[in-house]
Amino acid sequence: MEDKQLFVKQVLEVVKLIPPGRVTNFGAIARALGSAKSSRMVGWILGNAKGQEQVPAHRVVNRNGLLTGRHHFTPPTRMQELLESEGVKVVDHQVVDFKKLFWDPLENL
DNA sequence: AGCTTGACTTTGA
DNA sequence: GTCAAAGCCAAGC
Repeated sequence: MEDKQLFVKQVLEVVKLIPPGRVTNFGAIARALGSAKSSRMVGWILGNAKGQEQVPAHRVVNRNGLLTGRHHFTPPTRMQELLESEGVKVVDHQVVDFKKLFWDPLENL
């Protein structure tokens, strides 16, 4: 129970640490926390924490660089707008040069 | 209490 | 290169 909360807190912390104009994927965050298997949880956490604090969830995409969580935004196009606003080019709900813009949490650690 | 769904990843064919 | 299946944890019904 407490561990779960801690995991959530760590995820949020990492997400907040993502520099502007950069993006990351769920697996990297989960792996950075030591739980690569909980990649799905990261998504759940964001949805759970979105209403709690300001978390740049738009900087978190799936491993394919696809804005899978766009539908969870309001409106769904908000995610792409935010990314483009930060200088991240998004085409067809997919981050351009995702490999370059990819930010690894482990780097910050 | 059990089954289904979900902002995913990885491995195998 | 793509497609299919397994693994993983939690929430919703």
